[in-house]
Amino acid sequence: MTTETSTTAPPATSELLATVGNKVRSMRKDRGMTLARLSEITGLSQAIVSQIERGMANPSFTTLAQLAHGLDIPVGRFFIGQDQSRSPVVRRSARRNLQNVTRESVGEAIHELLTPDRDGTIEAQWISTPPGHDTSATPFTHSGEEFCYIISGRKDVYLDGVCYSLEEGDSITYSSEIPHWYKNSYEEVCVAIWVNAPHAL
Amino acid sequence: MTTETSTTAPPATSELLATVGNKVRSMRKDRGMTLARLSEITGLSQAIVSQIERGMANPSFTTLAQLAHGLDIPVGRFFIGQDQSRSPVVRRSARRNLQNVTRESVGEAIHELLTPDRDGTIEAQWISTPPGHDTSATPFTHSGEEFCYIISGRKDVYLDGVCYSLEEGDSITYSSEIPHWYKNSYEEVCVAIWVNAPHAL
DNA sequence: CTACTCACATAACTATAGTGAAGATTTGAG
DNA sequence: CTCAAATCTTCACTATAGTTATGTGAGTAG
Repeated sequence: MTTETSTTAPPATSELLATVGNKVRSMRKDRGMTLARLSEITGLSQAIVSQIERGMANPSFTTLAQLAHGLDIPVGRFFIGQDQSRSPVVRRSARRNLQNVTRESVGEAIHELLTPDRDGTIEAQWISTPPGHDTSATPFTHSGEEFCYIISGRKDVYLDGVCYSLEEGDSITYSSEIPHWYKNSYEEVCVAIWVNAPHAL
Repeated sequence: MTTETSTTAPPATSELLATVGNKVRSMRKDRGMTLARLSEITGLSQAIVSQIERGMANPSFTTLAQLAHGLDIPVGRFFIGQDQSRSPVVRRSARRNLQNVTRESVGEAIHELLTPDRDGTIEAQWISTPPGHDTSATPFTHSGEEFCYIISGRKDVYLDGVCYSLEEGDSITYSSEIPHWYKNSYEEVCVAIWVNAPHAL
């Protein structure tokens, strides 16, 4: 086989269409609207609304936006409860680069997200730090708990000013509320895994 | 004019398409993917992905689902930041009925949502309570702060067992953490506005 | 029972989303 | 600079989303 396979099976589209349709219909009924009324305020035809509600049409982006508008809900509401099936794995080839997200002081370091892009849950990064790299100018302080494991190279992690020199295979765990920064004061690139668990709501 | 107007202007679809396209492209780039790779794992053609990214096509529901799958994000991610423009008003004719959401002890009472269907923010309900209606069997206790205003009729609100008899025009405010219930021990239907402000995250 | 209304479904048509292949652009090595 | 490989866009076609108009079936009045 020549093609690399996808991370998981593709979504079963027909079922998705049915569930979205059911949502539209129940929301419309909740609001005491008829097909005619909803089509009037959305600018869509009764026919297509009826078909969508019964899972017999595949609404376009703009149609979804118009329906959401008519029902006064965020468009994303149509999609809740159907992404739990998303893969827990992030392939190396599909890691998200966080370069633009992180602070400028991070400089040449490469940050890649290791956790699926969910909101509010645990988050892991793959971090490659070049020799001399130093984040002491902008110590991090936020909520949650952190863990770091060194894959290769060495790195000095500072918690509240106290230095912990880590080598390959070492790890460190601490509260994110402690001001923390790190520095690669060695000759080789340091590659580490960094995990942050934000506190639950 | 014969038709009742919509609550707000319909969304400007062309702009939405552009913003969604930009999101797809930046997410793909973040992951270091080419059009060919994304089309491969989504099962879509390069052509349509290119067109969508440039805002020149109106992707269908299933196409959006496939793209989200390929990027390993929830589909709703495509829509964040574009629903702030939603109307703050909920027309009487478009109120959402919460009947099925509330507890069975609520019985014949009618609950209708008065706030736009956002998550996690303040929420208001219109509540119609028939004579004799009583929720004391299942007192409510949750987080946040509550406020209730009586539009017509009378109602007895109990906070931690203490009775407050409210009449038309009266209002009451309390912490939702206090176990609370209410009873319409009068002859007429009571109509009230109830507001709950969940504590911010 | 018949005529009328309201809510929804179906049918025939047309506009466009999506495909596959070929063309244009960019990138990088020598 | 030139050539080649990789990446992206354009083109001609087909499958289908969405429209207008008509049909069905349940209720209600006369």
